[in-house]
Amino acid sequence: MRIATYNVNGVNGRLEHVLAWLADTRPDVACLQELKTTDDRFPAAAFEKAGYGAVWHGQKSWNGVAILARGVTPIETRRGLPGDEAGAQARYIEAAVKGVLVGCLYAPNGNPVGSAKYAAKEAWYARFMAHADWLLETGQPVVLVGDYNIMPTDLDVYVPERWRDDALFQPSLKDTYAWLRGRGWTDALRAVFGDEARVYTFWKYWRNSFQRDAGLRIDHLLLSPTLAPRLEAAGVDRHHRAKEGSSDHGPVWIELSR
DNA sequence: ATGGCAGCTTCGAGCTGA
Repeated sequence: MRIATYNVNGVNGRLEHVLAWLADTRPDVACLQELKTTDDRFPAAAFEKAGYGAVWHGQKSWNGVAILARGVTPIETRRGLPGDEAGAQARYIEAAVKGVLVGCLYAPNGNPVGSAKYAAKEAWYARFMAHADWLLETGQPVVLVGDYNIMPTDLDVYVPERWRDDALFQPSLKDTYAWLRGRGWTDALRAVFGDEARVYTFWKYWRNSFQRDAGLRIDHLLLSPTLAPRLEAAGVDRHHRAKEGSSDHGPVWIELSR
């Protein structure tokens, strides 16, 4: 069973890219972020035609998250995090799919550090941590998948020194990520690739970042203790990031037994 | 320190992203 995450940077603007990726890699579950569309403009019919049912949580202009499932429609269990204010940005959707509870997230960027946006990012993560803990208590097999907007360690940044002041690389956020791991969540890519390999999921559009492999690892898949033993493989679909006109993120995937 | 690129938006310069 393959579960993938892909920050598409505009689901309508890049629909052909997303459909080509689905046809090429055939994930059982695909979590999408940065839809940049309202609910009524989400291309559900195109995904249906490609063999995927979907649940989605859109928003005008920015943000937006969706969960696709091959051959079935995910059973939505929640949209938004507990404690979100009314009218909050569309950054979380959760659904039961093929025996796994899938949380699809798009964490706030938070730049610049010290701004109201940064405070909102930390507040969002406080709600996310509480919900992640609640999910662990249920004992269900859960995967929390998406664009965390955190580089967890220096290994996850091509030149760490240049990112010290960035909102994606603040000690408190790295602590948050480490805290999640300490609570029992497994970082799937690190579990597969080890603690020395450089694995990136995002490359800026400019300065030939992708060609130089000047990347960041900010898209993550965290597995609950009940799910982690099923982890068999993981990877990044770099050949789709390499395509002309692609998102600045690459699709990231894991393979689970059964 | 800055800028580089790209998508979105009551059509076009400004916001946001990372």
